[in-house]
Amino acid sequence: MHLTLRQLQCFSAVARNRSFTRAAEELHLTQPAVSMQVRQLEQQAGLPLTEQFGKQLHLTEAGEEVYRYARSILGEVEEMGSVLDRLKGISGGRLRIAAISSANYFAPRLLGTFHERFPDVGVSMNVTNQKAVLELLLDNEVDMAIMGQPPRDSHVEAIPFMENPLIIVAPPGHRLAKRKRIQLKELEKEVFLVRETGSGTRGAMERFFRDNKLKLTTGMGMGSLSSIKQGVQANLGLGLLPRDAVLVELQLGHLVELRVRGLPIRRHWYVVLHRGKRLSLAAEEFKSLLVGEAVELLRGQA
Amino acid sequence: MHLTLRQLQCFSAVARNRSFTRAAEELHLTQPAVSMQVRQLEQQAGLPLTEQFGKQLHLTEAGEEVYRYARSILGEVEEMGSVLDRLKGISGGRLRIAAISSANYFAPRLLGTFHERFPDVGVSMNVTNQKAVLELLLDNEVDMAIMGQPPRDSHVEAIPFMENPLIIVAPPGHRLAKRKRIQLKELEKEVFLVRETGSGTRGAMERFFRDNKLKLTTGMGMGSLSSIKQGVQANLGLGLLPRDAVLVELQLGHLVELRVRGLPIRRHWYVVLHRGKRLSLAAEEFKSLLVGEAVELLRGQA
DNA sequence: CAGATGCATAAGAATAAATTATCGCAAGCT
DNA sequence: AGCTTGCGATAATTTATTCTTATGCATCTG
Repeated sequence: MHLTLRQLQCFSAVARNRSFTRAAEELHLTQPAVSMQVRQLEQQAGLPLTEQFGKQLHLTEAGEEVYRYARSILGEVEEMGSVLDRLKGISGGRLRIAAISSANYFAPRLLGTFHERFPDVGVSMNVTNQKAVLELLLDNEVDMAIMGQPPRDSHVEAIPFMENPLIIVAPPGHRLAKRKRIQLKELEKEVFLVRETGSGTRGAMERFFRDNKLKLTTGMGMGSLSSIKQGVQANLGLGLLPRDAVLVELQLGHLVELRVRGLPIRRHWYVVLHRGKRLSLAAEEFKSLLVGEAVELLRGQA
Repeated sequence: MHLTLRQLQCFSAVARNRSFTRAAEELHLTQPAVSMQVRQLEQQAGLPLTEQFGKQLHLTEAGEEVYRYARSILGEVEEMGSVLDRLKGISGGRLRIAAISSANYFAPRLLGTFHERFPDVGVSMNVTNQKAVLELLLDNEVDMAIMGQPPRDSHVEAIPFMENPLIIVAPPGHRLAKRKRIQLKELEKEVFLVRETGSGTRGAMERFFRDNKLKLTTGMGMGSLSSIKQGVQANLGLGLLPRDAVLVELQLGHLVELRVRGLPIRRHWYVVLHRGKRLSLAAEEFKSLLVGEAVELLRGQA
């Protein structure tokens, strides 16, 4: 196939103007150029497309068909152009985020403000565990990820944008609840409720105990942060949790934060990018919302 | 805009194969050629369309859009190709005929056989008067015309294909009805019913009387052939009509043909073409049906 | 770390597309 | 008629585009 858009364009102009010369003017070309294009199109088609009686130019039956298709095709080309133009702005873009589950405690609010600012951007957020989030990112099914613990993968670039302090919580009646300056050693006597292996908070917890040469006693593994909260309130043990995740419970007095020396564990939330990926304008905008304003925005709302 | 179909083609292959190299194989091109086309398309679009992480090639959001349009556009191109292919055969073509009204007595039967042979060809027949038929032909709104009297117009080519004898008919009880060898002179005493001026049969009639130096007495002008037949049967006068138009009435004995010396007037039916028009296959086929078989076909049926 | 794979880049050859200049034909004019 | 004009076809040349070959650079694989 050696059909070209220019052939269709020229023929379309000729058909519309019923004249090669005027078509050429319209296209800012010379008349022979148009003639050549149309002739090539006729060769392509294998049929004459125009016929002339004296000065009057008519389309043959085949010409009418080709004209119909030419208009339709050129119309689609134009439509594509305007779709691309919209994509060049943020408007109408798409933002696909993956977040680790504990981000659920603040990410929706940030997406909310983003949506207020750019209502035309279609936002989707996929909340799962660490491993799945990373896969989504590497498979390019997501523009960026929000994680509490950046992987060491060299394909990936992590930018911290907010603190993510881990604290130890206890039920209000716990023997350490009212104590100040609890020593780390005292924690060895306690049982901790933990997430399943592979969770970010669990990893941070183990590292913390290891680094401080403490022995960690873990209770049952819990499926989610909220089940740990429930467990702590039910006196099954202590929990090491992101402070953001238990803000409400602390304010209501359902849980208390233990004032252990060396705590809270300083961690951060990271926005994680697939290195080399060119962000859409929408994604770029959301990234700077995270990096530049997340702290402020959440303080204002919480 | 300088978008080309080849760009879309290459990009489409790349998107489908998720690989430049394999796309190049599919298109029987070298890999750099494909890369160049895609890069040009990207420049056109003003946005990156693909992105790679290591070996994995993905489409950007804009790329997905362009891919969608590319498939649609290329699909239309293919569809156009097959429509043209059909037009190259007779099948699916179009046949537009204009005929002078008296052709109504045989033309429908010929179109009928044509339709039997080429059921896929859309046939339209426009029956009007001489002048309108010629206009339709010259305005190229019709592939060919059937007329009883070819115009002298040099833009037009007329081919006789069938005899069109004009006869004089009378009611069965007419004083000349049983006579043999009626002399022309005797017709001067008769009144003739005629069509409006401009009609082919009327023109032929006047010429015939003039050529034979006869005085013609005309009765009222009638709107159509059938009204003349009615008038003759009602004893309002004689009629000079194509024999084909009164075959039925002659057989039923409602009218009789006068056996005047020098009659019938020998005329022909002509298929008239716009000189220089390239006939479609369908039109060509119908023309040879007329020129080659019309007489035979009509004898068989009548 | 070597080999293989896959895309990018650069320079040259082959094609295609414009332009200018000119011809030919049919209409319209006087 | 014969002249002029408008419109498209054609030819030769210049200019752009589109390929190819050859090579480089990065990433994945064994």
